Amino acid sequence: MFDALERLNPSQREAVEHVGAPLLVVAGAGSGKTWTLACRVARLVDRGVRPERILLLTFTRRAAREMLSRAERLTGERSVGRVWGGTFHSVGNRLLRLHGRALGLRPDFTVMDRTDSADLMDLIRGDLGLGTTERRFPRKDTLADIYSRTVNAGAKLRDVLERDYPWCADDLDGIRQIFEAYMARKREQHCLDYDDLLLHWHALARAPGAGERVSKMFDHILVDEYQDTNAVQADILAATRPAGEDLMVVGDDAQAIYSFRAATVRNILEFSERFPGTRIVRLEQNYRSTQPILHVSNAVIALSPQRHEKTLWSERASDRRPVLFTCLDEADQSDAVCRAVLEHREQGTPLKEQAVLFRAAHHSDLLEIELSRRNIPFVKYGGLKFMEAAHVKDALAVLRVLENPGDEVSWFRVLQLLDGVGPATARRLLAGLVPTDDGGVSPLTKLAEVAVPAQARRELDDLAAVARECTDDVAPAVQLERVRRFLQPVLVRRYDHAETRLRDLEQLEQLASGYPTRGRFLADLALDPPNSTSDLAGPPLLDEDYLVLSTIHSAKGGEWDVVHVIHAADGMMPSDMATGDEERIEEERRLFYVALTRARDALYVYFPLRYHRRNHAYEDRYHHAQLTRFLPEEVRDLFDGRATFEDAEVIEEMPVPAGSGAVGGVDELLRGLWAD
DNA sequence: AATATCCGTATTTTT
DNA sequence: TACGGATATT
Repeated sequence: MFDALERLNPSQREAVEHVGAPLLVVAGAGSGKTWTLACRVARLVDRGVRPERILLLTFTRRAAREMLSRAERLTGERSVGRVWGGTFHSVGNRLLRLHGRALGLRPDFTVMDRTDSADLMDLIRGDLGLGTTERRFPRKDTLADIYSRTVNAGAKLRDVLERDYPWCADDLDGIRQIFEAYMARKREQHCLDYDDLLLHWHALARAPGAGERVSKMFDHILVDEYQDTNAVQADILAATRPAGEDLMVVGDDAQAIYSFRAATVRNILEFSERFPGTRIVRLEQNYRSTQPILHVSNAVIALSPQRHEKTLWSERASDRRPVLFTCLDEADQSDAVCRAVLEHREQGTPLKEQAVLFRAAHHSDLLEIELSRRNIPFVKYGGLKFMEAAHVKDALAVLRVLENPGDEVSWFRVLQLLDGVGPATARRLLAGLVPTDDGGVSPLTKLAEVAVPAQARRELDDLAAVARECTDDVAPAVQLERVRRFLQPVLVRRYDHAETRLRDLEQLEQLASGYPTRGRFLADLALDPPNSTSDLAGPPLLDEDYLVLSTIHSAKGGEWDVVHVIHAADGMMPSDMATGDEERIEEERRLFYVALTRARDALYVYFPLRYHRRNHAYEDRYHHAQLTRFLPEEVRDLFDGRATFEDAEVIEEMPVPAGSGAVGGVDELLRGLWAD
């Protein structure tokens, strides 16, 4: 512990030792923020603060685990594991199960994920008869987006529609109706969506009596990645610690990349106004990257019109400049990445210490094929569609109906698994099954009497058997195994690749085997879904060396010796979904900045000159790409330029600039020969 | 009237 | 590839 404190720089030490007044730590990328937080937790425990009275709010559960295990190593105390650590959502979940009764919540409420919310809205839209006419009405995903944004920003629906969804503004009344019904149904069915976890936590914190009890549970509150919190999250903190005493937040406005989730950088900018007497500490020394990498990163963020008054510096000199790699096309880019990765491995950097980063999950598709072809193992973070897959949702829907028979969305899904039952029949059955209050007979026992098309009878009886066998005392993994047997014929009938899908369900059983109860398993799965291919693969893979592939969003907080940023082309980075709006472009710029600052020793940025158009498969059409606008000439000069091809090839491939008869500068060359 | 099936299209980022 | 919309089939 002493050693660790000695090694901190003065600002870090201040952040670790400070107690009392609210503390805002503005921590640049790579400035030892995670380490500082871990030291602070360790120091608090060292001083005699009981671990279970420390609340550590992080952006992912992984981040919390990481910090706590570091703190544990510092103090040598296993008790550090008792710290309340996790995301706002997971902590909200735990607190509400303990104290939610004060708000009229049952402790066994169901947590709905994003798609569940959208599905419930869709169900309601059908019931209300909205969107059935020719007039187009926002789709379920749009409805869920609008709802979430409105709630998280604490804004008026009318304003949100006008500003962010102008094409839906005409449907204000219908949307309002759906939202009203959505709230009521969730309440009846004991379901909470992601936003509810925050809203109810906020309500709990403000409730007379219960609010004080919750507030008194914690002596110290530490919040990481504060730039990516939203208005409700800031309100929760303010309600729990009105004067901000022993409240510490850490963040970096230059790394704010979650405004699409209604996060607002105002939280960090206005922290000291909200909590008078705030002590501000800045961490600007970067311990991660070499100076040439920082030159590039600083230059990129300096072009932002918003002021990020911070310049990172490092003592790590190096003569290895970042490399800007120009490639012919995507295939060429994949090839270049593979070669660079293997080259670094030859020189002693294991695959695990290298990462490939990209804007959108599918940007790595081609590379993944190439990596498999060359037998280079990799793990991909972000964009995992496992929970989205129809068969996984089917299996979970069955479990959820067992857990909470009032769960309408899950019933709707389960009933449609039966042969000959579509949306209409399912809707009709729903009316008879779902209890409006807790008075009646459990719908599970009614299953046997329900009238269904003849061909559905067998499967329905089997479902009733599942319900009888999967009592609460049966382990979740065993229940899942029973559900898989029920689903087997269903999957074969309904989907292609039933084999693969059934194997996915076996993976799900693996996941479930770590949980004591079905409820815990389901809530955890909704709050902390498997995020990488390694979360699903068994332990053997973890021993091996593997390359890391990650979306930039999922790479937040990570660092690697060698970082490869691919698709540095306009349209990919910034995404063309984000162009047109200044604010969103700036967020893309910060995203690019986050990617660059992940690198310790070597940084490669790849730019394919042209992209093949996938839509027209009949023709080998391609279009020429532009280098990302975030690398104008003055920034490019800080890179070493490299290309995967000889100049002559490019001259052949490149289109002749419009209006110019000269080719490849030959005229200039010749003229130079006979000019004096 | 309800379900099955086909076709076209659009596909960011995540608690 | 998965979803939504429209048409075909039971």
